[in-house]
Amino acid sequence: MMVSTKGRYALTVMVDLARYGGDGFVSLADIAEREKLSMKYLESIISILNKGGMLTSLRGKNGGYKLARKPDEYTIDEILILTEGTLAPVNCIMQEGVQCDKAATCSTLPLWAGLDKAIENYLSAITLEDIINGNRKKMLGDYCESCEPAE
Amino acid sequence: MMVSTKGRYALTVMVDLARYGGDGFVSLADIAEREKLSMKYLESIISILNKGGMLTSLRGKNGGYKLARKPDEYTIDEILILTEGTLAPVNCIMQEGVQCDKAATCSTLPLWAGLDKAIENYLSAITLEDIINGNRKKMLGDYCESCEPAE
DNA sequence: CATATTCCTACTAAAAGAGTAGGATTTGTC
DNA sequence: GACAAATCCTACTCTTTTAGTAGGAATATG
Repeated sequence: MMVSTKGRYALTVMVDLARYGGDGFVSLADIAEREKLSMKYLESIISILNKGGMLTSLRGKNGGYKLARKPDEYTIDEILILTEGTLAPVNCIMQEGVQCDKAATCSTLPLWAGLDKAIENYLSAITLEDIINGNRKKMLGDYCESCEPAE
Repeated sequence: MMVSTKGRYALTVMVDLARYGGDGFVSLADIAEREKLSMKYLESIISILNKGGMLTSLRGKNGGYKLARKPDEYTIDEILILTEGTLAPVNCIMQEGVQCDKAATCSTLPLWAGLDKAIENYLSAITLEDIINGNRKKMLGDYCESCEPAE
């Protein structure tokens, strides 16, 4: 599994904020209630988002969180990388510089690199805005049964 | 991480057999030696490949394994699905029929479905033959620095 | 019949995943 | 200034997955 609940819930939180947030601060209790997720668990997840600069927060009464930018300025890619640490499909390509000692002769490495790029390519093309708009064409492409054929 | 050592080593074994196998049977000891992997661990992995119909095996002296088909008749997709169980990037779309109870209203589901398709799309287009031929253009596409520009 | 091989079951240690628990701190309101 | 509502922070726990290891049974070949 490439994306755990951490990344998935993080995205859910971001979508919730994009949809219900507006200008004001939204409390975590409200988000947890709406999304039917454990508030305690979300707490640790939203903290990553907050520290990573994705949100602004306000403590105390009437406090909460809101998006730091506009929904179309967040790619799914960056949200997931922040929360999951990496989206690499295999250990071989986890960090830029670090390489397996067989890398130079490994015949399967180009495959993993290509897969990594395919994933990154897909996820960096989609924004939060696309999700709240339900842009199925962009998300599902040729596989979208309710979308127009591509001609 | 989507692909564990199990899937990665399985692919390595398949590539090794494609490259060094030919018509005869290759012993696991030879493969482990060549690929510098634990023979005991490979044993459990190759057993999955064998039971899944990817290989034919022969017990006893001079026994071993060989590919059941020609290298260009294996997609990477099927090798990994067999060994990993699934390649789904999230739990939400693990099995065809089984769905999360929020599926009907989940706004992020199309994203996960699209990502799943992007992965499947990539991995089902590449064969074992492509790997042994080092077909970088197919594996790395636009990201391949040593490939010709696409024009 | 010895040897090289696959085949099979069981076990283990470490890491990751999915939360829970409890309280400290901050801020707005009465 | 007390209270309540919120974020913030540390630590703990249980379960599952990952990455193997160990030991031996079954089976071909020379």
